[in-house]
Amino acid sequence: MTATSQPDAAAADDLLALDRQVCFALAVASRSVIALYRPLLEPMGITHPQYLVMLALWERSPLSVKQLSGLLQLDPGTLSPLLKRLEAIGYVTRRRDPRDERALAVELTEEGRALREQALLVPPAIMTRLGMSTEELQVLHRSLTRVIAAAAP
Amino acid sequence: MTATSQPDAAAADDLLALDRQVCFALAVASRSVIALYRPLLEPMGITHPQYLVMLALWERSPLSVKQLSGLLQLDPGTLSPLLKRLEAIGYVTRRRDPRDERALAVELTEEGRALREQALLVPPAIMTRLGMSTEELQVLHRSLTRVIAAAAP
DNA sequence: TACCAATAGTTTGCACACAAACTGTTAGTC
DNA sequence: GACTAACAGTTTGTGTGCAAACTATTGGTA
Repeated sequence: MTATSQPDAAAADDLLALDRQVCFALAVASRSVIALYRPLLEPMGITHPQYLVMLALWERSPLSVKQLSGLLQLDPGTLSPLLKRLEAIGYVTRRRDPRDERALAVELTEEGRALREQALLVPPAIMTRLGMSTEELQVLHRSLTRVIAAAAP
Repeated sequence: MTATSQPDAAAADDLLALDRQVCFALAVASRSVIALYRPLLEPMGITHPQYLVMLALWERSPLSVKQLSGLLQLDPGTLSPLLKRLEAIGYVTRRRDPRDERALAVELTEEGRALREQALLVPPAIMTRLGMSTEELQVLHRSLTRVIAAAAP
């Protein structure tokens, strides 16, 4: 019964503890930061995932559900009702693409476009609230990018 | 109209783009890594948040909902039904604390305790799957810890 | 002792997140 | 041109995640 084939009790504890620290920290950090956005997005009437969709559309509109799904790494089944809510609020329109009736063209409305002005205030507010340097955030971003790449199917 | 009081259009684009990168990367990384756990936890019949509860209980049992809520940074409203599911599966028991009938004593069952053996295989499997060095993960963990502290109320 | 604010969990309502089944639409292929 | 596999979205069911309202218990305090 060697150490490699059968770790002792202390090593096993470490294993489960470290595991909990890394993946757990990822989950907590994600929820914590999203929580910071909540009060800032609430006056705009949108949630964080909806905000991400708007960010994508502010860069390019229209986009199909498939394109959004790829950009945001979100399931079409998640996006479908989310986009209907954005449509109900009046920030986007949902129309079938005339050239391919399977595809949906999600497009900004005038109000959706105008919302960008308010959204510009969000990132600085988050930065201030976090009080972290750009360097620190870049280190974090690089680590996250590696994890995302490593976890990719 | 100075650069500090009114950023130009290009700077505004950068702002929304960088913002998307950091918080967005956090959300994607979290979901991606949790997705890696899914096939490993599925044979055990539990989800990732349930796995986190079990990790906490393997370290100490019994725990109250309030203690679990503090340890895992999860809302009692989230934990309540989650714990009922763990009880339904047979991994924990839920009893009122005789010394304080408000508190709930969540305790491992024999099966819950036994499950730890299977769980020991999970962290190495995740490490292998990610293929990242311990050093890289420690860098990430330090960044995440800082973010969590910075985002704390 | 009777009252009352604080505390611990639960419940409800809404919004993701994801898997699996389903509905149309398109593009090959014969 | 009819058939079929691939594709794009939608729907359904389960499980978080969180805010707000609710229930039960406890511990002061008048």
